[in-house]
Amino acid sequence: MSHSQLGESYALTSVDVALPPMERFEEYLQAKGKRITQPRRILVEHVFSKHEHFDADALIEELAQRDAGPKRVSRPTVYRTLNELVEAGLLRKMDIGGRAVYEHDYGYPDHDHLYCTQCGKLSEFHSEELIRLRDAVGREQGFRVTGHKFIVNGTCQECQRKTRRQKRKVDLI
Amino acid sequence: MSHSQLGESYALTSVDVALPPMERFEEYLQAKGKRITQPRRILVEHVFSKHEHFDADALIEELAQRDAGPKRVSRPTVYRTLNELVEAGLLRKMDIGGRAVYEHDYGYPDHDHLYCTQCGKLSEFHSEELIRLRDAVGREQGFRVTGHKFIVNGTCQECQRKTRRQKRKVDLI
DNA sequence: GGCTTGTTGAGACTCTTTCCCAACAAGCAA
DNA sequence: TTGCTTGTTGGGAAAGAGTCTCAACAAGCC
Ligand SMILES: [Zn+2]
Ligand SMILES: [Zn+2]
Ligand SMILES: [Zn+2]
Ligand SMILES: [Zn+2]
Repeated sequence: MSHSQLGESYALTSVDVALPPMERFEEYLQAKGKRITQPRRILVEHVFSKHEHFDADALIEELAQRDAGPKRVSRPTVYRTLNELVEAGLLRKMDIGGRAVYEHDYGYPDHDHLYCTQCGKLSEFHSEELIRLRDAVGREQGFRVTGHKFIVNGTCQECQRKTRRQKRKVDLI
Repeated sequence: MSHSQLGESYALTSVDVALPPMERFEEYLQAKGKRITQPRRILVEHVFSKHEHFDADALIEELAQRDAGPKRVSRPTVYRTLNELVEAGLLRKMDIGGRAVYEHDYGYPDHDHLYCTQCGKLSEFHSEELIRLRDAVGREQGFRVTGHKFIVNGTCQECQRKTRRQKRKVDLI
């Protein structure tokens, strides 16, 4: 009997981690012979101050507003550090409509996304059944699975309401 | 009892279509008040002459080699026509590593992909179970599902062999 | 404090895709 | 067929995302 038959829950369950993100990153930097610099600290603190999906541009923008002066982090450094954070396993990177979007990986539960094509909102869910299915396909094809990207496209509840309202208005005319 | 429990087959089953791709495209063009032009014909014939995953650049290259002279199709026209073919439902577009990849949609069975991160090869599979799962998640979250993108990352059989061979060599040293 | 070496920021550059526009050619009607 | 109207094409410029170059800078270490 599969989990989904029983009504698998798609809610996310939180994950406990031992170290704060910056300390975890410092471990990674040390292991790689890299340095713990001011820009890297600023960026990590900012990124992990809230759970969100964001892109490089938004981050550059936010950091610019936060510290306009000499403490600002440059565009190349933002891109470089984002890559390092992905490499270090602190961030997860995904492509949505040809644009790179990042989110927490370290300390945040595994999940996939529902993408509203009307408003661009991303919502999350987790499914063990999906993992099982993925691994079964890999096994059958002799493919060694290391991960996946799964994005469900459609219309979120809010946008559905909006659309219905629109439609009602039109019907009245 | 779920399909996957019984050992769902992930093979693709072919699809019969009434019209050749170009005629199907002509219907679309007509419906949109667009014209059936030489470049559009050349491009569609070429694209549907073989089943393959391809990107805009490869297509531009191939078309350039095929007709070097005045019959060549320009870069903007390739991009424009690819968009029209997606719009018309003849091609499907996906993003892999931040780059747009196209493949047949019209007359080709629905499927998802295994992506080998070593060699870049794409292999295909189909799973009804995945569709059911996707729709179940949507239902639970009040999300109207219109489609999805599912890419399984990993290492293909061939690259696994190569890696093992490498490893053996190293072990001998 | 001084030295070594990784890092940063400014700006140039790459790559993919789109835009602009004058020349061109489908489609249609005479 | 010819001529007209209007959508289409191709060259080149431009936009958007991300990377590279390199001189000035600052961690880390003595
Ligand atoms: Zn929405
Ligand atoms: Zn997420
Ligand atoms: Zn491979
Ligand atoms: Zn495919």
